[in-house]
Amino acid sequence: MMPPLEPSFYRSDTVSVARALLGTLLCCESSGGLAAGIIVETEAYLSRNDPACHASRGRTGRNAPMFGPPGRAYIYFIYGSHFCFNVVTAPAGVGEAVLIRALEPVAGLALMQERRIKARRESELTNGPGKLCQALAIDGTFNEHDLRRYPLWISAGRKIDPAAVVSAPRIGISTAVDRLLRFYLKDNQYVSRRKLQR
DNA sequence: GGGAAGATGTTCT
DNA sequence: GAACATCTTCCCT
Repeated sequence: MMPPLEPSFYRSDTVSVARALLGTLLCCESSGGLAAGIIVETEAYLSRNDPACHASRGRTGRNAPMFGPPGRAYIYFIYGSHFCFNVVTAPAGVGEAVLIRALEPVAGLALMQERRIKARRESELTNGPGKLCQALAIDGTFNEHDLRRYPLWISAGRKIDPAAVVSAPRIGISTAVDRLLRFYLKDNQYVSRRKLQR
């Protein structure tokens, strides 16, 4: 078993971290057992010149974890139904994070299917930010959780060829729509919104 | 297979 | 009261 990633991994610039997270392994263990997947899609949210970022207008009750130490979780509830899981990046106080948008399932697939009752195919278990939270049972109780620590952690996974990383506009936002801050593994079938790809 | 729209509740103005 | 880093269903082709 690989050791968890250290805070130094998350502390550097957020775009680099968003790329470097591709291929790493996100794990969550609960009473039901272990569920884990390789991260195949991320988005960077920046503190400067990025109005789509929750931290762009300063610190609020919700976004406070973004200003905390790197390597912790920032989790929020959206559209009345879903959680989104982010990793806090950059030095404490900056206010940046990386949204985890999709995983390739590698462990606990039966458990994921139980939780994702509406998934009709394996590729629908974790191909979206709300879906992967449901599949891994990630919710608001993990907000600010240290991602070095059981039961929710990230470790090194698969080696990724930088040429296989695609950058593209982010999904579901209404401002800064032209910035190429979404990153995903080319041709990976677990990436969300594949119909928007070439 | 794809576009449109509703569900749902928390946060911020 | 509006907006929202989404998911699902419904209906069309």
